[in-house]
Amino acid sequence: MLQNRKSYNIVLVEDHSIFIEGLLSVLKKIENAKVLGAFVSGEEALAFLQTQNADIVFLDISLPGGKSGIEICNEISRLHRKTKVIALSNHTERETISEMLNNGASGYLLKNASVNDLENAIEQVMQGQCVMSEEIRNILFSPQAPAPRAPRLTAREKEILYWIGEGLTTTAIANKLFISVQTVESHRYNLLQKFDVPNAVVLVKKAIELGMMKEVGKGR
Amino acid sequence: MLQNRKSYNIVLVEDHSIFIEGLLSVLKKIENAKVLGAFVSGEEALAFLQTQNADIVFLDISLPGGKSGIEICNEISRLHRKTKVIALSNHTERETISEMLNNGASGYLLKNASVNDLENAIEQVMQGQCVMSEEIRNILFSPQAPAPRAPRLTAREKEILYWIGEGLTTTAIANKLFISVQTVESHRYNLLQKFDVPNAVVLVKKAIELGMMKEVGKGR
DNA sequence: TTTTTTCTAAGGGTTTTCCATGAGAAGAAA
DNA sequence: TTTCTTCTCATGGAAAACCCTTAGAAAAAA
Repeated sequence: MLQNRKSYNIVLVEDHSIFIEGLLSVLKKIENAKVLGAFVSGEEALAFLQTQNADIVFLDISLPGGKSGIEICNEISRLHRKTKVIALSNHTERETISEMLNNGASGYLLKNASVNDLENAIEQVMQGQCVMSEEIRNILFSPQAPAPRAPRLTAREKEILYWIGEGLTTTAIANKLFISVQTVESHRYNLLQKFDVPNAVVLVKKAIELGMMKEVGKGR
Repeated sequence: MLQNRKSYNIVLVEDHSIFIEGLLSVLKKIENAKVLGAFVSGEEALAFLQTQNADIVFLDISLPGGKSGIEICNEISRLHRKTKVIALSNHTERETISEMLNNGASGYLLKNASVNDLENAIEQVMQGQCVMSEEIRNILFSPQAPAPRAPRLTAREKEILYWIGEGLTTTAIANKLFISVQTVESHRYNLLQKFDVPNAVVLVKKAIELGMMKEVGKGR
C-alpha cells in the first residue's frame, strides 16, 4: 500500500502522564505512526496544531483547564479539516459518545484498547472510516432506553416547576413572580398535563428522574 | 542508603493495557524498581503471588472478572503480610477510598500521578508509611459533607412515604393498606414533621436525595 | 414488668391543590 | 400578515392536603 510508505503524524492530548507514556510506548511499535507531541491540555494542543499539521489527534475527554475534550474536538475539526480526531476516553455514556462524534470525532476508543485496536483505528480513520470500540458500538446502537422522553417546557413552566420543587405554594410563587395566583395555577395544571402525572409530588419526582430540576428558572 | 542496594519487586494489576505499558515505561526509569509481572485480573495476580514474593502491588480498582480491586486488596494483605498494596485508580469517592484503605492498602494514588509521585510512593510505602495523592488526602480529610442526616422512619412510615411518592392520595393509601384515612393522615403529618418540610413535594424530593425512595415499604 | 415506640384512629378546621374551560395580549415564526 | 406559542387571568366547585391535639392498643425494648 502506498500509504504505508509515509508515516502518520500523531498528536496526543491527555492529562494522565503515565497513560501518555503508555501511548508513546505503544505507538512506537506501530511502524507508520509518528508522535509529534503530547499535551496535557486542549489549549496547548490547539496552539501546537497551528504550527504543525497532524493527521490524527488522540483526544481525552476529561481535561484540565477551561475546555473539555468535546469543545477541543469541535475546534480541531473546524480549524483543521484534514486532521482526524479519535476520542480516547473511559466515558461510556451514550450522551458523551454522540456529543463527541457530533463534534467531528472520527473515532471513539476506550482506554482499555489494545495495541491492535490502536493500529486498526489509525489505519481505518486514515481511510476515512469511523472507528469505535466494540463496547462503544453496542452502547450507541443498542435499542434506545425506552425513551424516557421529557416534555418540552416553556421558560415559565420550568420556573414554576422549580419553585414547586422548593415547596412554595401557588400563592407564594405568584407573589415571587409578580403574577396572579390563577396564572400560576394554569402553569401548574399544564405541567401536570404535560408530564401526565396526578399531582405535584409525582411531577417533581419525574422531573428529578429526567434531570430537569437543576436550578431551572432561578434567573429570569 | 542500604535499601537502595536491593530493588523492590513490583507487581501490576490493571486491565488497561496501554496504562500498563505506561507504568512499565515509567517504572523502568526508577532505578530500584523491578516489575515482576503485570496482570489484567486480580485472580491472576493472586495466583502469581503464591509463587513469588512481591514488595509492592499497584492495584487498579475496576477490574474485569469476579473480584473487585477492593476484594483483591483484602486477600493480598491477608495472605501476604509483607506485600504492600498501593491503589492506583481514578475513583475519587470517599467511600471507595476508605474501603480500599480499610482493606489493607498502604497507599492510594490517582492515575494522573507523575513519575515522581510513583517514586515517592514506592519509597514511602516501603518505609512503612501511607501515601496518597494530594487530591485524595483532601477528599478524605475534608470536613465531612455536613451529614445530611436522614430521619429514622418506622416501617409504616416508609411504606406511606413510598406510596405518596407513587402519587397515591391519602384515601388510596388507606384503602391499599386497609387502615383508616385518619391513620394515613397521621403518618403523613409525622413524616412532614420528621423531615421538617412543608409538604409532600419537598418530602419526596428530600427522601430521594437521601436515597430513601428505593423500593421502600413495598413488602411488609 | 415497666417503659417506650409504633400503629391505630378521631375531630374539626384551614389551606392548597386539582379540574376544566375560556379567552385576551404579546411576541415569535412561517 | 397570518398563524402559533406562550403568558396571562378568570370562574367556581371538588378533592386533597395540611394543622394539631388527643388517645387507646399492641408490640418492642429496657
